[in-house]
Amino acid sequence: MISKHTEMPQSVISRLTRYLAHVQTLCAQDIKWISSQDIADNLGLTSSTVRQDLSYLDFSGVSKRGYETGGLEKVLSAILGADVQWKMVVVGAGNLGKALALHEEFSRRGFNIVGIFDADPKKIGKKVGDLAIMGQREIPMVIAENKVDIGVIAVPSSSAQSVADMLIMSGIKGLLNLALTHIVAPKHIPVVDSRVVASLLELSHTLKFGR
Amino acid sequence: MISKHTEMPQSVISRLTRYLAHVQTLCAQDIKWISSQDIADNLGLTSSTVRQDLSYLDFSGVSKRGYETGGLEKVLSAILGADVQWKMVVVGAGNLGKALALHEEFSRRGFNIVGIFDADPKKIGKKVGDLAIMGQREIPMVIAENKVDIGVIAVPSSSAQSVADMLIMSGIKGLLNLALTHIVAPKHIPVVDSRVVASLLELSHTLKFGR
DNA sequence: TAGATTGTTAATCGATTAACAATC
DNA sequence: TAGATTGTTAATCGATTAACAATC
Repeated sequence: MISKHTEMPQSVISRLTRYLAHVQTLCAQDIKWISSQDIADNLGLTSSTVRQDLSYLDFSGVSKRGYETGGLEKVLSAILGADVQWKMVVVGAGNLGKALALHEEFSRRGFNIVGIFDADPKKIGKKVGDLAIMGQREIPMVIAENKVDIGVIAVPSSSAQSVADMLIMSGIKGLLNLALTHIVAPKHIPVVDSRVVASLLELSHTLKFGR
Repeated sequence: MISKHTEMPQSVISRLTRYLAHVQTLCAQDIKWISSQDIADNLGLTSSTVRQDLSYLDFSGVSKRGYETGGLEKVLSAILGADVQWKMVVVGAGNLGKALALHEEFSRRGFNIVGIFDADPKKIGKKVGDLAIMGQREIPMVIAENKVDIGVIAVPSSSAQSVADMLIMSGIKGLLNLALTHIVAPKHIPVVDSRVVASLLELSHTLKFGR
């Protein structure tokens, strides 16, 4: 019961992010109660799955009424760490890296970018929003001084692993990999892959062969 | 045997995209043969899973040698539709939309952006690379005239569904959703979610509670 | 109260892994 | 040949779904 969180299957965690997005929409619309069936319908799941998932939370629904949206939002935020402010650096100041650094959504959700780096000397000193692009030499210093949590890898595949290694050696706690290549990291450093291109390939398969 | 493709579980399709990325790297390095064990080690899987997955393909390995990388690349590309040129439009010319339109990776992989749209009249006519930003009114015309396959939704959550509806009515075949909100579409229109923010939340959970 | 909805157990379903004969 | 690696079957494992008593 205490901290079942660690035992949650990845599939459940993944769905919790969707419940959070949905329940935040409901809260914004001043809808106070939601049933597992409503959530299921909205996200294309079964009510059974929703109830099973929500049973991992320290939060109970109410017979005949469902789940109170405000409370549900709070516990989902807590379990997903959405109530924490994280510090991120972005390595690679190409179009993708710059977009990320400028994308309001991240800081709005507590993912605060405190540095952006590029290997190209010509880019160093140029501004991306409020941040000046720094050389990759400075990565260890910036990470240590700011206690940065998350490193975002927005460099070409060919240098993704070496950038990851540098971030890991500098004491990063987790990585978001936007490159298409697989990154090897020690077990205690979680790596999540963005997989936009992979998603497009999955879409492409469906379009080509149907479903 | 003929077209087992349609029956592949989603989990298999998802891994095939990773095999493709890996085998392309190997081909670029002039490595001619790869065993299921090598692939498994590189991607953090078991050799059993890899062989099982590859058995869906019309392609055989060779005892004692493994899989020929060139041939494997070809069949993986074919099954993922990576050998097809697709036409895409991007709706939303914010930082994310612009980055996508400019990101070389997409066109290099056959996902060609033929139009970018925004609701803000002040942005209309401005250039993003070679493309001039168009008003959302023009979406149906551009999709019909260019036979556009894929629509990319890069607008705020609040307008994501209405943009999706417009794209669907205009005859789009599939959607890539970069907004965090769930999109409802008819069964024959596949929607894939990019889930970058969701990935960060999953990372955030792991950082907060460990694993 | 009657009816709706939860929480949870048990059953089902599907995906992963182990094992091993076939093969080069 | 001996040894390595595939392809495939069967066993295991885990996740989803169904069912239903408890409850408000």
